Amino acid sequence: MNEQAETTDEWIYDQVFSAVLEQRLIPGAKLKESELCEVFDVSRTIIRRILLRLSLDKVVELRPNKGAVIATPAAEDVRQIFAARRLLEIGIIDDACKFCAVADTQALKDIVARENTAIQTGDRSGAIRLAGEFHVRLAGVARNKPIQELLRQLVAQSSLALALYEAPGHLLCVDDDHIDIVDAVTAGEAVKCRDLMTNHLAKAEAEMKLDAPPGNNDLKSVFAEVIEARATA
Amino acid sequence: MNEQAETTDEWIYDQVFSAVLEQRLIPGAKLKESELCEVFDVSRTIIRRILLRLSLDKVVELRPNKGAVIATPAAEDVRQIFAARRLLEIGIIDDACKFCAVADTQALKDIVARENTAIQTGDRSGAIRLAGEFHVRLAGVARNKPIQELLRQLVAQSSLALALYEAPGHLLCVDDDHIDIVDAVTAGEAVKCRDLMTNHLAKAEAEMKLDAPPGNNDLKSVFAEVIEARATA
DNA sequence: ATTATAATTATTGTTAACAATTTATAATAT
DNA sequence: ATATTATAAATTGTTAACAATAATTATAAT
Repeated sequence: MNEQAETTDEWIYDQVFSAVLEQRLIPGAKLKESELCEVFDVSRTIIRRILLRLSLDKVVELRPNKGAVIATPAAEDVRQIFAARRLLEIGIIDDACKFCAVADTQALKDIVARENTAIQTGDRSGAIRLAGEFHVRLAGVARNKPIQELLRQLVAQSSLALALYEAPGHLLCVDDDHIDIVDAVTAGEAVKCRDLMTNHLAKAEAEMKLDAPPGNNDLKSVFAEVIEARATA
Repeated sequence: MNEQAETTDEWIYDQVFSAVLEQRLIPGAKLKESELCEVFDVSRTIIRRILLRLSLDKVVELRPNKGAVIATPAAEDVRQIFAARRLLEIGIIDDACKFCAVADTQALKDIVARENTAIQTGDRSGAIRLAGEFHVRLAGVARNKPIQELLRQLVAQSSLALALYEAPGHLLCVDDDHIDIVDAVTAGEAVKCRDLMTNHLAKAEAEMKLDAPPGNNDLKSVFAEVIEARATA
């Protein structure tokens, strides 16, 4: 591929963005400017520029005078995120089937292969990131940059949503959804592919409980049950 | 409405963004930092932050060490912009019909009314801006922020596309497309509404000649025909 | 006269100091 | 002891000086 010399800005941005995708940075995590400066050995100007970009991606929240934190999407936000993903990811399938070249199929299969390796290795971070990468790369097959860019943001936001609302005790389970989708796209079977994607996204959203619980690392809600039990005893 | 005290940043951003929507700033226009500083009476930090935001909207191009200019979308970009708009604007219609409240209908009708006034007054800038506002506000009815935000960007980019590729001699013509769409959405007639929108967007894209001509304020292409005629004479 | 080169000016990019705000700590009073 | 206020430290926001790059003008050579 085009060994494009990445700028410092881009590299640092990618590092933080990847950390979000891999859930090494979870909602609510503080992003202190001075710390980021030390970690990446750059001035505050650079860091502030990157934090602004991440905030426009809705991956970081910029609280005036109070610093940046990893965003905590509300339940309603998550519903909209998934509704948007359905619209985009199902909507691009016709074009994806139309344009899918051998290089595309190869790239997608490579991602799925690495994803499965990660799952079998117990590399949760890698698995999450590669699953997201798959969806973004698939959108790339449809040759529409604005759509792909929005999906890139939505996938990152989905990682945050997962960290907040994923049903407890849910482990990484290998499934063939991604492989099946690659095959359908390669074969140009748009109808089948849309069905697969619809099911796949529904499954992902179903794994989350978007009802009452607002956050999970909030102490009040974490201990709410025990306190209540003790009070009524 | 919520008389939300707008920050300085937001205000300046809106001013530049509006100028693009109204084609008072056209593709290629230089945005010199020092000039913007004088105009808005703020420091360069503020201006640079706003230019970064506009560049992420793909409305401004940031050329390293060479300053910012209003973006010049290529023909292929414009195709993707319109493809994305079709996907989004048709895709949200079901939800728009589902959620459309009286306040929504009212807001939409108000925009259309002002748009027609602008057309009859010969206020081209206003007409273009309000047409765009209509599409963004309609997306708002579907209650999906990520989609609406992308559409906001795409509408601004469409203004640039129009400035570059609009068929010459094309004047503002009143048509009832927008009114019809409001009525269909209000009545909850999703199928009809999708047809109307499909036609409306097709019409808009058809008004542009996305073939050979790359730009229009490029001297070479401007004088290409006369030079050629003289050479063969 | 025209091109090439060098010096100058203007513009963008970065750094570091300063100001304003918030958070943490210490002192005081109830 | 607990709550409240005052003080100090830390953090964010802004400004202005400095450095690096690009554009312009002036000079010299063909």
